Amino acid sequence: MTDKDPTQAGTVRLAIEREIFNGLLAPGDALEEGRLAGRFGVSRTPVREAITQLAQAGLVTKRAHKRAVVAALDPETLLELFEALSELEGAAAFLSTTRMSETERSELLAIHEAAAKNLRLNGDPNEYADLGFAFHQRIVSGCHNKVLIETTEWLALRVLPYRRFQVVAPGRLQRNQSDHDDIISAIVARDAAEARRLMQRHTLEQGDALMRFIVLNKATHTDFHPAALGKEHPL
Amino acid sequence: MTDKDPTQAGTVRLAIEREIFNGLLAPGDALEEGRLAGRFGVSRTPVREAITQLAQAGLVTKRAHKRAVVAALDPETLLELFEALSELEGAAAFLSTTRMSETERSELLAIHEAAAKNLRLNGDPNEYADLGFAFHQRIVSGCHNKVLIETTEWLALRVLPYRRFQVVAPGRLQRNQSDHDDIISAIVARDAAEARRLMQRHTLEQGDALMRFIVLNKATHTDFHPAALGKEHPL
DNA sequence: TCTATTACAATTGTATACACTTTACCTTGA
DNA sequence: TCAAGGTAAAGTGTATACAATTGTAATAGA
Repeated sequence: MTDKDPTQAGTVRLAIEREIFNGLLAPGDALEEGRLAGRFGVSRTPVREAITQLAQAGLVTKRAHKRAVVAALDPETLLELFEALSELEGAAAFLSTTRMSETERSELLAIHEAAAKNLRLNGDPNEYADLGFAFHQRIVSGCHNKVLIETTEWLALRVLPYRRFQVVAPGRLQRNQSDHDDIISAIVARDAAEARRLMQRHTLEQGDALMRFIVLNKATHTDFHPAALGKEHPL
Repeated sequence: MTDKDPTQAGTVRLAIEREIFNGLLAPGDALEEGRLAGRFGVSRTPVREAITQLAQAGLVTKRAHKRAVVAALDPETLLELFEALSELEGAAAFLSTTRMSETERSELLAIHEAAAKNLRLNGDPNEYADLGFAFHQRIVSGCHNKVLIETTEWLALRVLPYRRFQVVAPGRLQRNQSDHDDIISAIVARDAAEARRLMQRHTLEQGDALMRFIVLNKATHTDFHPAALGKEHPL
């Protein structure tokens, strides 16, 4: 995510990415090349290149002769995203169970315990969210498969603009933590299949929670299709 | 893959993509903007945009101020690609088992039987390859999850430039067909878990076969790292 | 002969200019 | 008042020109 890029196009790309994640650019907002060029003090050319990259990454949508806009996910796509993500994170957990090094495993445990402590002491929710993010990321990176890691992060990236909607629904954090507890147990017990099952279910539930919240709060940026809720998942 | 694109950049992108898949542009070949611009009769601008897109798609690699080259996959990455792909196709098979419509299922069966017939009558190997490709694609698209479908195809795309190396190793086709037989059986029996297991193993084996072939034929474009073979997979 | 340095050519990155498409607003007619 | 059409403004797509960087080859020194 944070790689060196001497070129202006890369710099602009990172800047736009940041603004999307910060919420400064919300889903549905238009990215107008000229304005951005002026704002960043460069010509349209590198801005255009940055937008092309972001479009290919799925963070913005771009059609010919139309203004590029920050990708707005409708609930159905959001569900699909989490379904796919749950499969990938499940697979990563499966592989990580047997492939993580000792230091990786202990780092994961440290993160998990820090989160537990934060929860016990009613710490900063933002810090807890960061720890939760780190938890997922460590499990993913532990599979030692760069392609799988990249693909997973690629999907996770597209959800990021919506993370700021995530709020502490009552009991949600405790549930999250106990899920993590179980996943850790499976990993420590070297039960790869169980780790996969738990991780997948966990990510799927996270998606459900996020989606439910967005829908209930009348998501300002997206239209709501009731049909999206009807799709069954055989779990 | 074949979408409308009124813009020249899109046209050029498709053209380059084709040349990569045809082998006209082999992995490792340099994509020089000026030459391509001349060849396609456009300016460098759309060519550059096309290359940016292809780079983001993973088909070419591009570093600042260096010439873009068709992505050359080292054996380790190739293994990782198939490992990730096997997870995604397995997940798709799992979902497709319960989600495919009747017509989709019968189409899949038709494709499978056409392949069987081709094999019995010693038909055109290219046609068999196409049918095999269609088989996979139908199973993937049957999951009715656009994100999962796109992601799977995105990974499959990166392997395509190497498909032309695939040769009829003795008994390979029969093995392939019997794998497909088993997968079909699981789907017809609505055994989603089994369909996933078989599909995943099948794709993983395909990758192994392809990699073994490339390595044995002294893959001209890539360096060979023995370490890549040592990574264990818990199946 | 080999290595290092330096100048030059080739290629990429960026800026600017222009053509084409879309959007928005305003006018006109019913 | 509203709808339809047209015209101007805005924005994207492409070409070209130039700057900056990299690759290359020739030359000088050992």
